[in-house]
Amino acid sequence: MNSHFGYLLRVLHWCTDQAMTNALDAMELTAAQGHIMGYLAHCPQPPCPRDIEEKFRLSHPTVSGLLARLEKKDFIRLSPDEKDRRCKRIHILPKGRECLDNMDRVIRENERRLVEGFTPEEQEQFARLLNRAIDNMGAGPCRRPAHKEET
Amino acid sequence: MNSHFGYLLRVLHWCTDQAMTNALDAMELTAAQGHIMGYLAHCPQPPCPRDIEEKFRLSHPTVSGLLARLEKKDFIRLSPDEKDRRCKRIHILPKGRECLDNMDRVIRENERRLVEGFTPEEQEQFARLLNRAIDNMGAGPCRRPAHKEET
DNA sequence: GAATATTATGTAGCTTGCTACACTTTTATC
DNA sequence: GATAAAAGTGTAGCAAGCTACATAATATTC
Repeated sequence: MNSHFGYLLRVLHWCTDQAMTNALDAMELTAAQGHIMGYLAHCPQPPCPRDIEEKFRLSHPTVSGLLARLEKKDFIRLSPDEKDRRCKRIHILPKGRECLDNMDRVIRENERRLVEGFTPEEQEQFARLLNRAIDNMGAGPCRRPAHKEET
Repeated sequence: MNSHFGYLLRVLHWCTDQAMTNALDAMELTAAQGHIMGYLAHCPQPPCPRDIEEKFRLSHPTVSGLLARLEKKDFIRLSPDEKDRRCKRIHILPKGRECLDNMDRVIRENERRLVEGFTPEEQEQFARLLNRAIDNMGAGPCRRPAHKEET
């Protein structure tokens, strides 16, 4: 019995996503939007869309769409960077800031529930195995080829 | 460090999906379509869409869409069941059958790669932890409340 | 057997993911 | 300084996931 990890991951990812969706429903956020808000909350400086792409390994059109919907709902505001007018800075608006504590609570609660009944050692082992599996499967859409030539 | 399993799962699921997408590209299949073809191959009888919903915990409109695209590409054919005309039976067409060996190979290769470097014990542990996490998070869209009353 | 409930599927409309292509602004090169 | 390359976004169009509502066929109940 060793050939169904893809299946288990599919199902588990789906479960966690659903749980987040349900928990965030009350504050008009989807799971994906919630994860982004959580990330924004912990950024010292207003990041730009490119940072989100890297953090979550999403393509830039995906990030565009998510941010556009968050902006439309007044959770954030995008404004061009002064120094580099290619970049946009993502600012949290009051409505966004209001929900952050709640967000964090929801995320923590879901993390707790996921590994409920796991010993601390099992939790560490789980994280280790997940990280090794991620390394095995290699990177993502992550462009950023910027390796100079290596003949 | 114990609060990022949702994130790890998101990324890992994404990685496995990408790997499948790339590997299946040559045979005009997406990852989701490939998983369905793999399932069909191992069904003793032609299943109906409902069975796919349960197996992969997908909603029925999602399955509808997947099957419609597979049918349009002549991998499968849907025909109404004789006995119960609500149900449709999913038959594999020659074009679909051709790619099955290849499909299985691709899926096995990806499973192998995912747990590359894992000892057999680690593989078992990984599967056990994933299953426990799934149990913790509870079921899916899975309707099927059809438990009679249990007062 | 007629009325009702259940089951399997279809359709509309949304979010989230992708690739491919285009545009603008910097940066690097000559 | 002009030209070319690189970087950050935008847009179009598709796949795949969802919910909510509708429809057709079967099962149940009276």
